[in-house]
Formats: sequence, structure tokens, C-alpha cells
Amino acid sequence: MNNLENVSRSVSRPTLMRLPGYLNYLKLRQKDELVNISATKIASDLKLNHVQVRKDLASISSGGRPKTGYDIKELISDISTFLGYDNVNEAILVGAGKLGKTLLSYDGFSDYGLNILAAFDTDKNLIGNTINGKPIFSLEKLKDVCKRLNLRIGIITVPAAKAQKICNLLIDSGILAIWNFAPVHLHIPDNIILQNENMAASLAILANQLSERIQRKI
Amino acid sequence: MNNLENVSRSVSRPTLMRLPGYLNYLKLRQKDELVNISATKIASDLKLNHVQVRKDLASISSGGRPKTGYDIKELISDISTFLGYDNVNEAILVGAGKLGKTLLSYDGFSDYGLNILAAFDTDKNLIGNTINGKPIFSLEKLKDVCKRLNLRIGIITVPAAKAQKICNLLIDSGILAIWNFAPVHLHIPDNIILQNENMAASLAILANQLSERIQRKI
DNA sequence: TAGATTGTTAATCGATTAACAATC
DNA sequence: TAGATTGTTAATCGATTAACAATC
Repeated sequence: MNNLENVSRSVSRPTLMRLPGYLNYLKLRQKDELVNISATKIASDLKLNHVQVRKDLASISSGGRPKTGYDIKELISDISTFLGYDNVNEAILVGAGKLGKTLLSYDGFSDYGLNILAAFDTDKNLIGNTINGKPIFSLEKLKDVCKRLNLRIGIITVPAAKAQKICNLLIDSGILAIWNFAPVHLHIPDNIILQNENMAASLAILANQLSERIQRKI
Repeated sequence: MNNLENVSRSVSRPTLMRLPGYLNYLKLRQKDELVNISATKIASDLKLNHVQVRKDLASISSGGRPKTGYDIKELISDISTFLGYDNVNEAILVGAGKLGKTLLSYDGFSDYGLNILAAFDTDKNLIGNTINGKPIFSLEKLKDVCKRLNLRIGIITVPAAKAQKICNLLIDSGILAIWNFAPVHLHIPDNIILQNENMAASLAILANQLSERIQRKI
């Protein structure tokens, strides 16, 4: 469809999800003063197939050298760049309850290129406060702030029942990508990007595997 | 391998991850005083393929009736039972920092059959305190408590650098399933169940899709 | 009966893995 | 040179989707 030269190489979803894991691992290895690393080694440490690792790395990096492997520093830089960890993405968060506050307090997101600028809530006791240097504003100001700062990422940490309404408001405010922590299915237009942080699904897998294991053993 | 009659039907991982979504949706529908629902309707509301929905439901339920569809109440009960939301899973949590406290405070886990009994930490200022009725104990007591109560689920909310050590301790204490919130790859024996709550991966997907979208539009 | 719906069998699609060639 | 390693092409596997038959 679109034949532009410098469109970012596109990568399968599973590959994309493994990339942060590689990055993490490589940073640890770098601390050990290692310079090169082989796909074989990465694969065995991360319990992955070595061809898969090679394909993943090939899709975002200029590649390694036979016998020596990959240059760790180069690989770290390639993955970081691909994931967009270099250029900061600015976001706002809606719902300054417990989870919202936790996310506001967490400084680790900057490693992933995410910077939460501010939070919004309807609770008068919260409005005007600051958490980890980030102000909490009235929800009424959301649209204005988003438009003025041309923000594109919104994080939803309100209760399930309110999530759809907030979602609509975010979209109306020009937000393009939504990171949803509320346990509901949100209805969105096709052009909006939605990522659900699905703890219920994780827990389902854990509990299911556990019960299978226990049944097997008895 | 194992031909026991009443081994729980096993289900693909994608199906398993969709089940909590169906449950959620059905509970909402039930509030609308609806009695029956068709797979077609579920599929269109949840933006899934209708055959997929039918297969998913067939794998855990006795099924619906042509023309009428499925009985919502029955379906809710079937999914809940399959996911083990009926019988409570007891868990302990290690690391009563911000994220740990948030999880302790969150009462919604009981909907998923998870009950966090207590937390463990090394911080003297936290030990002895109670959060949402759940006590924080010294890490030294972990093994004893796990063994005595025969606990099987451990939640890791310590910083990345400490996670592997805690993981080892949990396994040594008889824990079989670990829900890991620390952003590291944990090394575990084959017989231990590990579920990573991978926020970095979610964020990677979000940021990647956003940058693709923005590139496309310019 | 007609038609909406379930449920199954076959085709397609995409990701993983295996086999092999190329290179330093 | 020999062997460790990269990278590619082909085979396999599993999940999704399409086509169709069965049922109320």
C-alpha cells in the first residue's frame, strides 16, 4: 500500500513483545563488561529457540558477525531506538486512585520512554495535590490540556464502570493511544490504538496451570 | 499420557486469555436482565470472530441451543468454575512497596478467586503494619508461613535486582506458582509455574503502534 | 416451514522450529 | 583449516477463519 522508504520496519506482535526482554537481558550482560554475545547464548539464557532470537534481532538490527556474535552495545541501541525509548512519549493519566497513584509514583517508565505529565480526577480532595512532582487536575481541564500540549497517550486507571466514559473523553480530546487498566472491554473507533493491561487474563492462566498441575500430581 | 476421566478439559492459551473477557461481558449483560445470548452477538460486541467465540464457549460449557443461543447464567457459572474463581486460591506477596501496597489494597482479586493473605518485606518500618487488613511480616518468616499454611501462589513485587533471590526463596518455601511483577526474566525449574506481568511489553506495543500510525499519517 | 442459530469439518494464515548454506 | 556462529529457506505446528451441515 504505502511504499515510503523510511517507514519503520514492521515486526510481528510476538517479536515486539519479546524485544523489551532482550533489552533487559542485554543491559544486565553489559554490566558484566561483556562486549559480544551470541544468539545461542541469549536463547539458552532466556529459554527461547535460537533461530527465533536470530530472526527477532535481524528484524531490528543490522546484525552480528559469524564466530563473534552481536555487539551488545549496538544491539541495545538498536532495540531502544526501535521501541522508541529514545524519544520521550508524553502521557496523561485519568483516575488518581490507588493504582493511578502507583503509576504516577513509578519512575521506571522513563526507561521505556514514557513520561506521565499529569493526572486528572473528579475527587476534590485530590485535585490540586501533587504526586511525585506530577499535578492532579480537575477532569474538566483534561480536554484543554490534551489539545494544548498535543498529547497522544492516555492512561485509564478509573473504576470499570467509568472507563468507557473516560475513554470517549480522551478520544474527544485528541488522544490516539490508550493504555487501559480498567477491567472492561472498551469500544473504540478503528483509528484509536488500545492496549489493555489485563491482570485478570494473567491470573486466569496462572490459576489454570496451577490447578492442572495439582490434578496431575494427585 | 494421562487418561484420567475428570482431568479438567484443557484449553489453548489464547482461549484461556479470552475467557475472563467473556465473563466480564456476560455479567454486564446479565444486569440488563437478559436471559439468553448468541455467540454472534457476543462476537460483534467484543470484536471477535463468531466461530472463535463458539469454539471458546464449546470448550468450557455444555453449549447453547440453536435459535435461542446460550443461557447467560449457565455460561457465567461454567466460565467461573473453569477458571477456578469459585474455589479460593490463597497467596502471599513479597515486597510491600508502592506496587505491593496497591495490590494488597485492591479488593477486586476476590472476583478472580485470589485472596492475598499477607505480605513480607525486609523494611523494619513496614513490618508489623497492616494494609487493608493484611499483615506485613518479616521476610524471615516467609518460609515458615508458606509451609504451615501449605500455600502455593506467591506474588513478587520487589525491585528487579532482588527478584531472583525472592523467587528462589519462594520455591524453597514450597510455592508452585509465581506471579512476577518485577521487570526481569526469572530462572525457574520446569515444574514451577511463572506468569510475568509484563508492563514493558504492553508499553512497547502501544508505543510502536502509535509511532507507526503517526508515520503513516504524515 | 423458514430462518436464526449452534456446532463441525476443511482451508488458510502466521509463527515457530528444523535443516542447511554462508561466513569469519 | 576447522568450527562457531550468522542468516535463510523449507517444514511443521497451532490458531483463526471460512464453508457447511444440523437443529430447534
